[in-house]
Amino acid sequence: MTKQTIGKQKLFIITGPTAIGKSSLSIEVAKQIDAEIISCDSMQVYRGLDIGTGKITKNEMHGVRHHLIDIVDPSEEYSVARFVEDSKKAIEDISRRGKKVVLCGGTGLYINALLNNYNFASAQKSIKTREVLSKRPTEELYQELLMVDDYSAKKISKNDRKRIIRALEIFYETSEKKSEIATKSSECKYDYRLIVLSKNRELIYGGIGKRVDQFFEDGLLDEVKRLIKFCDFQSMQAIGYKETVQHLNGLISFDELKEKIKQNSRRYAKRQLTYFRGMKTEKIWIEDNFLPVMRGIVSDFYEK
RNA sequence: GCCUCGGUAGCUCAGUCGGUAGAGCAAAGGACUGAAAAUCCUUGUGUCGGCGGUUCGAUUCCGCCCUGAGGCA
Repeated sequence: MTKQTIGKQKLFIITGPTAIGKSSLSIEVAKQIDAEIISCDSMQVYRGLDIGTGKITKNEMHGVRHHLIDIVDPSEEYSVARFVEDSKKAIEDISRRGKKVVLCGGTGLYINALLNNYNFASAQKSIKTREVLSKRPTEELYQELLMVDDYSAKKISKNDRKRIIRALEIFYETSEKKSEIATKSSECKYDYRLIVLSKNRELIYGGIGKRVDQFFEDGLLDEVKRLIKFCDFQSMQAIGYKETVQHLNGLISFDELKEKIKQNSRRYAKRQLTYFRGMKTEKIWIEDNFLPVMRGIVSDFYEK
Protein backbone atom coordinates (compact mmCIF):
# COMPACT_ATOMS: atom_id res chain seq x y z
CA MET A 1 0.00 0.00 0.00
CA THR A 2 1.41 3.37 -0.95
CA LYS A 3 1.39 6.34 1.38
CA GLN A 4 -1.20 8.18 -0.71
CA THR A 5 -3.74 5.41 -0.47
CA ILE A 6 -3.47 4.77 3.26
CA GLY A 7 -6.77 5.33 4.95
CA LYS A 8 -8.53 6.22 1.75
CA GLN A 9 -11.93 4.80 0.97
CA LYS A 10 -11.72 2.09 -1.68
CA LEU A 11 -13.98 2.21 -4.72
CA PHE A 12 -14.27 -0.37 -7.44
CA ILE A 13 -15.80 1.26 -10.49
CA ILE A 14 -17.16 -0.39 -13.62
CA THR A 15 -18.08 1.63 -16.69
CA GLY A 16 -18.29 1.16 -20.46
CA PRO A 17 -20.63 1.88 -23.35
CA THR A 18 -24.33 1.08 -23.28
CA ALA A 19 -25.42 -2.56 -23.62
CA ILE A 20 -21.99 -4.03 -22.98
CA GLY A 21 -23.11 -5.93 -19.87
CA LYS A 22 -21.95 -3.78 -16.98
CA SER A 23 -24.82 -4.59 -14.62
CA SER A 24 -24.50 -8.36 -14.53
CA LEU A 25 -20.75 -8.10 -14.06
CA SER A 26 -21.18 -5.67 -11.21
CA ILE A 27 -23.37 -8.23 -9.45
CA GLU A 28 -20.67 -10.87 -9.79
CA VAL A 29 -18.05 -8.55 -8.38
CA ALA A 30 -20.31 -7.39 -5.55
CA LYS A 31 -20.94 -10.98 -4.51
CA GLN A 32 -17.23 -11.74 -4.61
CA ILE A 33 -16.36 -9.05 -2.07
CA ASP A 34 -19.65 -8.52 -0.23
CA ALA A 35 -20.29 -5.09 -1.68
CA GLU A 36 -23.24 -2.85 -2.41
CA ILE A 37 -23.64 -1.16 -5.75
CA ILE A 38 -24.02 2.54 -6.51
CA SER A 39 -25.45 3.25 -9.93
CA CYS A 40 -23.74 6.00 -11.97
CA ASP A 41 -26.45 6.48 -14.50
CA SER A 42 -28.23 9.72 -15.25
CA MET A 43 -31.45 8.05 -16.36
CA GLN A 44 -31.86 5.10 -14.03
CA VAL A 45 -32.42 7.57 -11.21
CA TYR A 46 -35.95 8.09 -12.57
CA ARG A 47 -38.79 6.01 -11.25
CA GLY A 48 -40.79 4.32 -13.97
CA LEU A 49 -38.12 4.49 -16.66
CA ASP A 50 -37.25 0.81 -16.41
CA ILE A 51 -37.21 -1.08 -19.67
CA GLY A 52 -35.72 1.59 -21.91
CA THR A 53 -32.92 2.45 -19.49
CA GLY A 54 -31.96 -1.19 -19.11
CA LYS A 55 -32.53 -0.89 -15.40
CA ILE A 56 -31.63 -3.96 -13.39
CA THR A 57 -34.63 -5.87 -12.01
CA LYS A 58 -35.12 -7.03 -8.46
CA ASN A 59 -34.47 -10.61 -9.58
CA GLU A 60 -31.28 -9.74 -11.38
CA MET A 61 -29.92 -8.03 -8.27
CA HIS A 62 -29.47 -11.42 -6.54
CA GLY A 63 -29.97 -9.73 -3.22
CA VAL A 64 -27.20 -7.19 -3.75
CA ARG A 65 -28.31 -3.82 -2.49
CA HIS A 66 -28.40 -0.98 -5.04
CA HIS A 67 -28.24 2.76 -4.55
CA LEU A 68 -29.24 5.77 -6.66
CA ILE A 69 -31.79 3.87 -8.70
CA ASP A 70 -35.42 5.06 -8.63
CA ILE A 71 -34.70 8.05 -6.46
CA VAL A 72 -36.60 10.81 -8.30
CA ASP A 73 -39.85 11.22 -10.18
CA PRO A 74 -39.78 11.73 -13.94
CA SER A 75 -40.96 15.29 -13.46
CA GLU A 76 -37.95 16.16 -11.32
CA GLU A 77 -34.56 17.32 -12.48
CA TYR A 78 -31.43 15.49 -11.59
CA SER A 79 -27.88 16.68 -12.14
CA VAL A 80 -24.18 15.92 -11.73
CA ALA A 81 -24.10 18.07 -8.63
CA ARG A 82 -26.79 15.99 -7.01
CA PHE A 83 -25.07 12.83 -8.06
CA VAL A 84 -21.84 13.85 -6.38
CA GLU A 85 -23.70 14.67 -3.21
CA ASP A 86 -25.86 11.53 -3.28
CA SER A 87 -23.05 9.17 -4.14
CA LYS A 88 -20.83 10.53 -1.37
CA LYS A 89 -23.61 9.92 1.12
CA ALA A 90 -24.19 6.43 -0.23
CA ILE A 91 -20.48 5.64 0.03
CA GLU A 92 -20.45 6.70 3.67
CA ASP A 93 -23.60 4.82 4.41
CA ILE A 94 -22.32 1.61 2.86
CA SER A 95 -18.95 1.67 4.57
CA ARG A 96 -20.50 2.50 7.91
CA ARG A 97 -22.27 -0.82 7.60
CA GLY A 98 -18.96 -2.53 6.91
CA LYS A 99 -19.59 -3.27 3.26
CA LYS A 100 -17.46 -2.56 0.23
CA VAL A 101 -18.45 -0.16 -2.55
CA VAL A 102 -18.86 -0.96 -6.23
CA LEU A 103 -19.90 1.81 -8.61
CA CYS A 104 -21.38 0.86 -11.94
CA GLY A 105 -22.79 2.92 -14.77
CA GLY A 106 -22.23 4.61 -18.09
CA THR A 107 -22.48 8.29 -17.26
CA GLY A 108 -18.83 9.26 -17.53
CA LEU A 109 -19.32 12.80 -16.28
CA TYR A 110 -20.79 11.54 -13.02
CA ILE A 111 -17.87 9.23 -12.35
CA ASN A 112 -15.43 11.93 -13.31
CA ALA A 113 -17.08 14.49 -11.06
CA LEU A 114 -17.01 12.17 -8.08
CA LEU A 115 -13.40 11.07 -8.51
CA ASN A 116 -12.07 14.54 -9.20
CA ASN A 117 -14.18 16.06 -6.50
CA TYR A 118 -15.75 18.68 -8.72
CA ASN A 119 -17.02 21.52 -6.62
CA PHE A 120 -20.41 22.81 -7.65
CA ALA A 121 -21.42 24.32 -4.34
CA SER A 122 -20.66 27.95 -5.09
CA ALA A 123 -22.17 28.03 -8.55
CA GLN A 124 -25.79 27.21 -7.86
CA LYS A 125 -28.17 26.72 -10.69
CA SER A 126 -30.65 29.56 -10.98
CA ILE A 127 -33.89 29.02 -12.79
CA LYS A 128 -34.60 32.74 -12.99
CA THR A 129 -31.26 33.60 -14.55
CA ARG A 130 -31.63 30.77 -17.01
CA GLU A 131 -35.06 31.88 -17.97
CA VAL A 132 -33.95 35.42 -18.65
CA LEU A 133 -30.93 34.30 -20.64
CA SER A 134 -32.94 31.77 -22.62
CA LYS A 135 -34.96 34.51 -24.23
CA ARG A 136 -31.94 36.01 -25.94
CA PRO A 137 -30.25 34.94 -29.17
CA THR A 138 -27.21 32.68 -28.88
CA GLU A 139 -24.95 35.05 -30.80
CA GLU A 140 -25.64 37.85 -28.34
CA LEU A 141 -25.09 35.61 -25.32
CA TYR A 142 -21.79 34.50 -26.72
CA GLN A 143 -20.63 38.08 -27.21
CA GLU A 144 -21.55 38.78 -23.64
CA LEU A 145 -19.64 35.79 -22.35
CA LEU A 146 -16.64 36.95 -24.32
CA MET A 147 -16.71 40.22 -22.36
CA VAL A 148 -17.26 38.63 -18.99
CA ASP A 149 -15.16 35.46 -19.14
CA ASP A 150 -13.25 35.27 -22.37
CA TYR A 151 -11.18 32.29 -21.27
CA SER A 152 -14.28 30.12 -20.94
CA ALA A 153 -15.88 31.66 -24.02
CA LYS A 154 -12.97 30.60 -26.16
CA LYS A 155 -13.28 27.04 -24.95
CA ILE A 156 -16.99 26.89 -25.75
CA SER A 157 -18.36 26.80 -29.28
CA LYS A 158 -20.36 29.89 -30.22
CA ASN A 159 -23.24 27.56 -31.06
CA ASP A 160 -23.22 25.64 -27.81
CA ARG A 161 -26.12 27.49 -26.28
CA LYS A 162 -26.41 25.29 -23.23
CA ARG A 163 -22.82 25.84 -22.13
CA ILE A 164 -22.87 29.53 -22.93
CA ILE A 165 -25.91 29.99 -20.74
CA ARG A 166 -24.40 28.00 -17.91
CA ALA A 167 -21.16 29.98 -18.02
CA LEU A 168 -23.10 33.25 -17.87
CA GLU A 169 -25.26 31.90 -15.11
CA ILE A 170 -22.18 31.12 -13.04
CA PHE A 171 -20.90 34.63 -13.55
CA TYR A 172 -24.15 36.38 -12.66
CA GLU A 173 -24.84 34.17 -9.67
CA THR A 174 -21.37 34.20 -8.13
CA SER A 175 -19.46 37.04 -9.81
CA GLU A 176 -16.83 34.43 -10.48
CA LYS A 177 -15.77 33.00 -13.77
CA LYS A 178 -16.52 29.47 -14.76
CA SER A 179 -12.86 29.01 -15.59
CA GLU A 180 -11.94 29.94 -12.00
CA ILE A 181 -14.50 27.75 -10.33
CA ALA A 182 -13.54 24.77 -12.42
CA THR A 183 -9.98 24.85 -11.14
CA LYS A 184 -11.06 24.79 -7.52
CA SER A 185 -11.70 21.05 -7.47
CA SER A 186 -9.59 19.33 -4.87
CA GLU A 187 -7.64 16.12 -5.26
CA CYS A 188 -9.19 12.70 -5.26
CA LYS A 189 -9.89 11.33 -1.83
CA TYR A 190 -10.51 7.77 -2.94
CA ASP A 191 -8.35 4.79 -3.63
CA TYR A 192 -10.01 3.39 -6.70
CA ARG A 193 -9.84 1.06 -9.66
CA LEU A 194 -11.73 2.33 -12.70
CA ILE A 195 -12.56 -0.40 -15.17
CA VAL A 196 -13.65 0.55 -18.68
CA LEU A 197 -15.24 -2.35 -20.52
CA SER A 198 -15.03 -2.28 -24.29
CA LYS A 199 -15.19 -4.49 -27.37
CA ASN A 200 -14.72 -3.87 -31.04
CA ARG A 201 -17.26 -1.57 -32.58
CA GLU A 202 -19.17 -4.25 -34.49
CA LEU A 203 -19.79 -6.26 -31.35
CA ILE A 204 -20.93 -3.23 -29.38
CA TYR A 205 -23.33 -2.24 -32.14
CA GLY A 206 -24.60 -5.79 -32.47
CA GLY A 207 -25.33 -5.87 -28.77
CA ILE A 208 -27.24 -2.61 -29.03
CA GLY A 209 -29.41 -3.95 -31.84
CA LYS A 210 -30.35 -7.04 -29.85
CA ARG A 211 -31.02 -5.06 -26.74
CA VAL A 212 -33.35 -2.60 -28.46
CA ASP A 213 -35.37 -5.44 -29.98
CA GLN A 214 -35.62 -6.90 -26.49
CA PHE A 215 -36.92 -3.57 -25.13
CA PHE A 216 -39.98 -3.87 -27.33
CA GLU A 217 -40.58 -7.50 -26.41
CA ASP A 218 -40.43 -6.44 -22.79
CA GLY A 219 -43.09 -3.80 -23.36
CA LEU A 220 -41.36 -0.48 -23.93
CA LEU A 221 -44.38 0.84 -25.81
CA ASP A 222 -46.65 0.40 -22.80
CA GLU A 223 -44.07 1.85 -20.46
CA VAL A 224 -43.81 5.01 -22.53
CA LYS A 225 -47.60 5.27 -22.79
CA ARG A 226 -47.69 5.41 -19.02
CA LEU A 227 -45.03 8.12 -18.96
CA ILE A 228 -46.17 10.22 -21.87
CA LYS A 229 -47.51 12.95 -19.62
CA PHE A 230 -43.91 13.69 -18.68
CA CYS A 231 -42.82 14.14 -22.28
CA ASP A 232 -41.62 17.69 -21.73
CA PHE A 233 -39.31 16.80 -18.88
CA GLN A 234 -35.64 16.05 -18.90
CA SER A 235 -36.21 12.41 -17.99
CA MET A 236 -38.03 11.78 -21.24
CA GLN A 237 -35.09 12.96 -23.29
CA ALA A 238 -33.61 9.54 -22.66
CA ILE A 239 -32.86 7.45 -25.73
CA GLY A 240 -35.73 5.04 -26.35
CA TYR A 241 -38.23 7.40 -24.75
CA LYS A 242 -38.11 10.54 -26.85
CA GLU A 243 -38.31 8.47 -30.04
CA THR A 244 -41.19 6.36 -28.76
CA VAL A 245 -43.11 9.52 -27.92
CA GLN A 246 -42.72 10.55 -31.55
CA HIS A 247 -44.06 7.21 -32.68
CA LEU A 248 -47.03 7.40 -30.32
CA ASN A 249 -47.77 10.84 -31.74
CA GLY A 250 -47.82 9.35 -35.23
CA LEU A 251 -44.68 11.12 -36.45
CA ILE A 252 -42.70 7.97 -37.25
CA SER A 253 -43.58 4.36 -38.06
CA PHE A 254 -42.76 1.42 -35.84
CA ASP A 255 -39.88 0.34 -38.08
CA GLU A 256 -38.48 3.85 -38.12
CA LEU A 257 -38.81 3.96 -34.35
CA LYS A 258 -36.71 0.85 -33.82
CA GLU A 259 -34.07 2.00 -36.27
CA LYS A 260 -33.96 5.44 -34.70
CA ILE A 261 -33.43 4.09 -31.20
CA LYS A 262 -30.68 1.79 -32.43
CA GLN A 263 -29.00 4.61 -34.26
CA ASN A 264 -29.14 7.01 -31.33
CA SER A 265 -27.84 4.28 -29.04
CA ARG A 266 -24.91 3.65 -31.37
CA ARG A 267 -24.06 7.31 -31.40
CA TYR A 268 -24.37 7.42 -27.65
CA ALA A 269 -22.00 4.48 -27.26
CA LYS A 270 -19.54 6.26 -29.51
CA ARG A 271 -19.72 9.41 -27.41
CA GLN A 272 -19.28 7.42 -24.21
CA LEU A 273 -16.12 5.80 -25.56
CA THR A 274 -14.78 9.21 -26.57
CA TYR A 275 -15.48 10.49 -23.07
CA PHE A 276 -13.80 7.54 -21.35
CA ARG A 277 -10.74 7.88 -23.56
CA GLY A 278 -10.48 11.54 -22.70
CA MET A 279 -10.79 11.09 -18.94
CA LYS A 280 -7.53 12.02 -17.29
CA THR A 281 -8.30 9.69 -14.42
CA GLU A 282 -6.27 6.51 -14.27
CA LYS A 283 -8.23 3.62 -15.78
CA ILE A 284 -7.98 0.01 -16.84
CA TRP A 285 -9.43 -0.98 -20.22
CA ILE A 286 -10.69 -4.53 -20.59
CA GLU A 287 -11.67 -5.86 -24.01
CA ASP A 288 -11.82 -9.61 -23.38
CA ASN A 289 -12.76 -12.14 -20.71
CA PHE A 290 -14.43 -9.47 -18.66
CA LEU A 291 -15.28 -11.50 -15.59
CA PRO A 292 -12.02 -13.41 -14.99
CA VAL A 293 -9.87 -10.37 -15.65
CA MET A 294 -11.99 -8.27 -13.34
CA ARG A 295 -11.96 -10.88 -10.61
CA GLY A 296 -8.19 -10.80 -10.71
CA ILE A 297 -8.09 -7.05 -10.38
CA VAL A 298 -10.61 -7.16 -7.56
CA SER A 299 -8.72 -9.64 -5.41
CA ASP A 300 -5.48 -7.82 -6.04
CA PHE A 301 -7.07 -4.51 -5.09
CA TYR A 302 -8.59 -5.71 -1.82
CA GLU A 303 -5.83 -8.00 -0.60
CA LYS A 304 -3.25 -5.30 -0.20
C1' G B 1 -40.15 -5.85 -80.21
C1' C B 2 -40.62 -0.38 -80.21
C1' C B 3 -40.77 4.41 -77.46
C1' U B 4 -39.69 7.46 -73.10
C1' C B 5 -37.09 8.54 -68.64
C1' G B 6 -33.25 6.85 -65.40
C1' G B 7 -28.26 4.25 -63.72
C1' U B 8 -23.05 9.69 -60.22
C1' A B 9 -20.64 8.79 -52.43
C1' G B 10 -23.33 3.56 -47.94
C1' C B 11 -28.64 6.02 -49.18
C1' U B 12 -31.65 10.10 -51.77
C1' C B 13 -30.28 13.14 -55.47
C1' A B 14 -27.74 17.76 -57.85
C1' G B 15 -24.07 18.99 -61.55
C1' U B 16 -20.43 19.38 -65.44
C1' C B 17 -22.86 24.32 -72.72
C1' G B 18 -16.22 18.59 -72.96
C1' G B 19 -10.94 20.30 -68.61
C1' U B 20 -11.87 13.38 -63.88
C1' A B 21 -17.36 16.17 -59.39
C1' G B 22 -21.13 18.25 -54.54
C1' A B 23 -25.50 18.71 -51.18
C1' G B 24 -28.59 16.41 -47.48
C1' C B 25 -28.79 12.03 -44.68
C1' A B 26 -25.78 7.98 -42.91
C1' A B 27 -20.70 7.21 -41.06
C1' A B 28 -16.00 8.39 -38.64
C1' G B 29 -13.09 11.51 -35.25
C1' G B 30 -13.29 15.14 -31.35
C1' A B 31 -14.97 18.55 -27.16
C1' C B 32 -17.34 18.27 -22.50
C1' U B 33 -17.41 20.92 -14.50
C1' G B 34 -25.23 21.95 -11.81
C1' A B 35 -29.65 19.19 -18.76
C1' A B 36 -24.33 14.57 -20.01
C1' A B 37 -28.97 8.90 -22.71
C1' A B 38 -27.99 16.23 -22.94
C1' U B 39 -25.31 19.86 -25.89
C1' C B 40 -21.76 21.14 -29.51
C1' C B 41 -17.42 21.00 -33.27
C1' U B 42 -14.66 18.79 -37.49
C1' U B 43 -14.06 15.44 -41.78
C1' G B 44 -13.95 12.42 -46.07
C1' U B 45 -16.19 9.07 -48.62
C1' G B 46 -16.38 8.10 -56.07
C1' U B 47 -13.62 2.94 -62.00
C1' C B 48 -19.74 9.42 -62.55
C1' G B 49 -23.37 1.28 -65.29
C1' G B 50 -19.87 -1.47 -69.23
C1' C B 51 -17.20 -1.47 -73.97
C1' G B 52 -15.91 1.26 -78.10
C1' G B 53 -15.89 6.05 -81.23
C1' U B 54 -14.98 11.43 -81.94
C1' U B 55 -11.46 14.75 -79.35
C1' C B 56 -5.22 17.28 -77.06
C1' G B 57 -8.80 15.75 -73.28
C1' A B 58 -15.23 12.21 -72.34
C1' U B 59 -18.66 11.33 -66.32
C1' U B 60 -20.52 15.06 -70.07
C1' C B 61 -21.22 14.29 -77.28
C1' C B 62 -22.11 9.62 -80.60
C1' G B 63 -22.86 4.09 -81.14
C1' C B 64 -23.63 -0.63 -79.07
C1' C B 65 -24.46 -3.54 -74.75
C1' C B 66 -26.14 -4.45 -69.62
C1' U B 67 -29.79 -2.84 -66.03
C1' G B 68 -34.33 -0.32 -63.41
C1' A B 69 -39.18 2.17 -63.99
C1' G B 70 -43.18 3.53 -67.10
C1' G B 71 -45.77 3.58 -71.86
C1' C B 72 -47.14 1.43 -76.81
C1' A B 73 -48.08 -2.89 -79.65
